[in-house]
Amino acid sequence: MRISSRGEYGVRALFDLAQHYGEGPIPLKQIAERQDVSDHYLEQLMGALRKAGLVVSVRGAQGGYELARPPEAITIGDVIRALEGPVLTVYGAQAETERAETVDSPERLALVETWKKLSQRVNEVLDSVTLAHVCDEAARMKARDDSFMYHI
Amino acid sequence: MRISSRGEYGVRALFDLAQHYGEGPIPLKQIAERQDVSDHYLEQLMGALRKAGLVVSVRGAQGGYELARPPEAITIGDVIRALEGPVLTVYGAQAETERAETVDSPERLALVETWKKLSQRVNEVLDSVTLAHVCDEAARMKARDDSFMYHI
DNA sequence: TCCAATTCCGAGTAAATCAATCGAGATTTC
DNA sequence: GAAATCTCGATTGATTTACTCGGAATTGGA
Repeated sequence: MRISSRGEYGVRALFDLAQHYGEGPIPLKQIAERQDVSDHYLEQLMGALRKAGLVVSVRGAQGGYELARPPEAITIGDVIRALEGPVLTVYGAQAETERAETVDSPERLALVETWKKLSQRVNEVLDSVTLAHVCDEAARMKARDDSFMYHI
Repeated sequence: MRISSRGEYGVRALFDLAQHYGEGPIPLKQIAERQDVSDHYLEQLMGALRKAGLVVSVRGAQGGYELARPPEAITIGDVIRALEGPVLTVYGAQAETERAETVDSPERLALVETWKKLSQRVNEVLDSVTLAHVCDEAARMKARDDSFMYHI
């Protein structure tokens, strides 16, 4: 149950794009540098994010990436699901749904229902935070820093 | 963000023990058979669950495992954390907290805060379901089955 | 007292996944 | 046309996962 580097770097990258939303396409190299991620690796991730419809890309010189939707409309859950697959799937899940015979006893059904419910609620949690929220938080942090500076 | 076999099998095993709570120690072999898990593998998991204080074991003949607390007092989160480590840790988390220099910019702080908050809320979700709840669900499923049988 | 039923423990292993890296190509602006 | 970009697929080393195996220690009962 951990967030892998794909998820973490992806969120960092989209947060970066959120902070530059409206400024036109941002080249990947800039993002990679600011967020301290290998640009070759980030390339892979951006490919997945593009296919998931979270970013749009502009090729060629002066090209780059930008958010496909405003930061208010992209959630952490969107990013995680795009990069790490469905959230809180259980080990045998797809195997079991294929051969429907195994899901029959009330005990198994109860477990399946439990995982389904938990998965839904975890998704709700991850979808309750948008990129815009993270930007707000960063602004708040920055304001705190500044006021601290002022009082010295 | 998936639940590995450790988590899934562990929940199955403890659910099994919950259904036999109060009947004295249940041998691992029975659990493994009922829950369709390799007994050697389950042994490993039970070791971890014992060290986490979720089950107690009785060695020797007529021995086995039982829940250390009533099913109402053990959550899915307890099981997952015992078997898969802390929930929703992010990739670089421990590395970053060690060298405190990296966590400094308002942007990084905002991300750290975001992950912390999300992690806390995911834990709350996982802790909102107890083994007793799963047993209740199973009972409900069983009742539905029975009433279906009756109406044929 | 011995035996059968158990838990306990550590080592080993094949497969999958992860985290990158690399290189060659396609596209666009200047 | 040259430089700046994105695009795509292959490769690789490290780590994790999901087991398996063998044997030691413990206990209840015949």
